[in-house]
Amino acid sequence: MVNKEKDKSTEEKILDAARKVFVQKGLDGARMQDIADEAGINKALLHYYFRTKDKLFEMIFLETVGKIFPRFEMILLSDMDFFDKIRQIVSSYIEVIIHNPYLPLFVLNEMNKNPEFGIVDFFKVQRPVVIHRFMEDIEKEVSKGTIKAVSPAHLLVNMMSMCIFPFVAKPVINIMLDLDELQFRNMMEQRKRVVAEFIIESIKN
Amino acid sequence: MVNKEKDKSTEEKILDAARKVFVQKGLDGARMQDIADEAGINKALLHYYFRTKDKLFEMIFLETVGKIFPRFEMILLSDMDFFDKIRQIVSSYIEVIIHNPYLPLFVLNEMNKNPEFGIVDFFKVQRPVVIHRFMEDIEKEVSKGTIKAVSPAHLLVNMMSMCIFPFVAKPVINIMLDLDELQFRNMMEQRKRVVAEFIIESIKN
DNA sequence: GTCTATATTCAGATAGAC
DNA sequence: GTCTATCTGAATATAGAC
Repeated sequence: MVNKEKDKSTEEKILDAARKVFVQKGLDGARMQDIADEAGINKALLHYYFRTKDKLFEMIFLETVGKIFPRFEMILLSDMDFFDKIRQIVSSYIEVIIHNPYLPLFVLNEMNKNPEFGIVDFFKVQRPVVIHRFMEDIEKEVSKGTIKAVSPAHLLVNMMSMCIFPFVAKPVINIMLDLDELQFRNMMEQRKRVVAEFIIESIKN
Repeated sequence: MVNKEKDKSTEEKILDAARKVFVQKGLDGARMQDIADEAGINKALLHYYFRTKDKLFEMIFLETVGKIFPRFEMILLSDMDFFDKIRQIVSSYIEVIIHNPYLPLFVLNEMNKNPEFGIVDFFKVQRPVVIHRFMEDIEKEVSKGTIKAVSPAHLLVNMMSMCIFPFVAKPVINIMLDLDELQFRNMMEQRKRVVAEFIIESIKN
């Protein structure tokens, strides 16, 4: 019906606004008024659609976490050549974050400060599959002699670190290296290649 | 005089408490009441010593930033063998963070959310010296043929990423790899060696 | 310098008209 | 469903006694 579409439209406006504000300011920093302004409505309507601030936040938070990780896992689970897999995952992961630069800090922050928001469950479902597959890959390559006997856990952490951290530390990096916005962006584009080759150089036999 | 020491004692109690609370909860999340409780005094006294919450926060924040970076720079500026320098800096940097695990997220957070708090000036003084020296080192090694022609900027970012990020992402890592507190701690101890060798393997000729 | 009590401000949440 | 107006609670900040 007509009402249905209007409903969805308003709800969507709220979700869009909440996403933007929460991701920038976090749970504590965000104001319901900010979200209402951003959505072009008033506070009362926010509470009409989502009873409390926490409820609204949890919706955005889970959606956000769900957006980041599946792509990571999809590539890890594919069956392409191991080095290409590394190139793919690094490149596409950095690409995602380039277009959502505030997401990582947002997720890390809220996972540290609000461990209760049910993310734990979210991870525990898919985790074992991915990690297991990644370890299998590495063992296969080791026995083929294409790579050294590296620790899968450390390799995974190194990869994640080099992809994600620069965005989290953007202000520090820009000051230390004296970069402006465009130069930072260019550096991140370079990293799609640089990081992958850095890893491959380190582990290849 | 006796008064002087009493003053200093109370002020120090406040600073200790503020450090603890701010580092755990950030500027927004921290409550003056929390700090007062932690210090064993009442709110009014906080405002007597430091007029506002922001003033108190800025004090802690600058102190914190100042605590993290000098060690980084001291080693970079020393004149030991390049590979040993990498081993030293990785190891001692991870060591610092092991004993102050909340500092990185705190600093990164507040630099992203409150760029005004005068850190910019803090960095701009020392930055050029360190970066310049680090680039010199790399060029020297490249011309000696001991390492490949790598980008100093990317190398520096990679090093920082692999040292710092795991602590920021601790909840994620613990879930993904199914670690408990002790296992995480052990993994970080391992990383003092692992990360340095990972880097050296990648860049050595 | 340190406290208790209070003022002020602000954000989340609700009531009720339309 | 959407708005205006209002309540309630919490947190920063101040006044004033000791």
